[in-house]
Amino acid sequence: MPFTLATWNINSVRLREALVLRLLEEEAPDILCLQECKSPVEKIPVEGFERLGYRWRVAQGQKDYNGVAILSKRPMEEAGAVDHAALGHARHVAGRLEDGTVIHNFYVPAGGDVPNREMNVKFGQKLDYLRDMRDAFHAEAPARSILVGDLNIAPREDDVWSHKQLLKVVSHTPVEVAALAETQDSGAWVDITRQDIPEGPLYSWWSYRSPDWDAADKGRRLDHVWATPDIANAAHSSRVLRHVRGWEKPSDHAPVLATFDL
DNA sequence: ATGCCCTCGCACCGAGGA
Repeated sequence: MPFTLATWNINSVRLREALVLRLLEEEAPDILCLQECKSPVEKIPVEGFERLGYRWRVAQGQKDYNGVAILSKRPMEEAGAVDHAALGHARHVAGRLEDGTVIHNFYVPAGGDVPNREMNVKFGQKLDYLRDMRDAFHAEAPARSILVGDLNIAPREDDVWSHKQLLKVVSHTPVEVAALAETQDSGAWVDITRQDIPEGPLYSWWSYRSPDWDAADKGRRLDHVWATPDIANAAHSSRVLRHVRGWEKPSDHAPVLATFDL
């Protein structure tokens, strides 16, 4: 049975519960992966989600930062949660559907301001996190798997508003792009969004600091949908819901969707 | 770095986001 999956960095699931409900009502994805829930698991407001049919849920959380959750209309069991780079952060959770499809939901560290690990501990943590992701997929090749989330890297030149101006800006530096490529290669992950939308600028995040984000359009594609080669050809209809960035009191990220005929 | 916003908590600033 085909299913549609969405990934969205929500920037506080408690503050934006109403926006999550609106997305679930308007788009009705079968599965919604959230990042930056900024909530302990027990404080995630789940009643409304369950009322809309999202009866299954896996999540990892902590008090103030990070936090990831997967809401599903289909039966789903937890398939692990790893703390890459031993940061003690809730940045990953995985779920398994009844047909065996595994869904990884990741929130990769942002990496701070200075793209140099000698000068900026957070940048080193970001690279270490990607290294551990790479090693995990190298140790056990993923199959029938989907990986989504806020990977905090815009890899392609047309994934940012200005390649030249962002070369030294964390999220688009060559060292990060290379690290992400190694992680992607280690699992033979296919970039589903770019498989479906191969040409042209495509962004999923616009800074809160830009007064007119829509007109300025200084965005970056930080949010990704990947799949293993055995199911990549089942994916289609990828979309970035740019208009959601314009909702009242929005997240700074837009949802990214894909449909899988599995 | 284009501009200076948004969220959280032992809160009314500081840290983290990207």
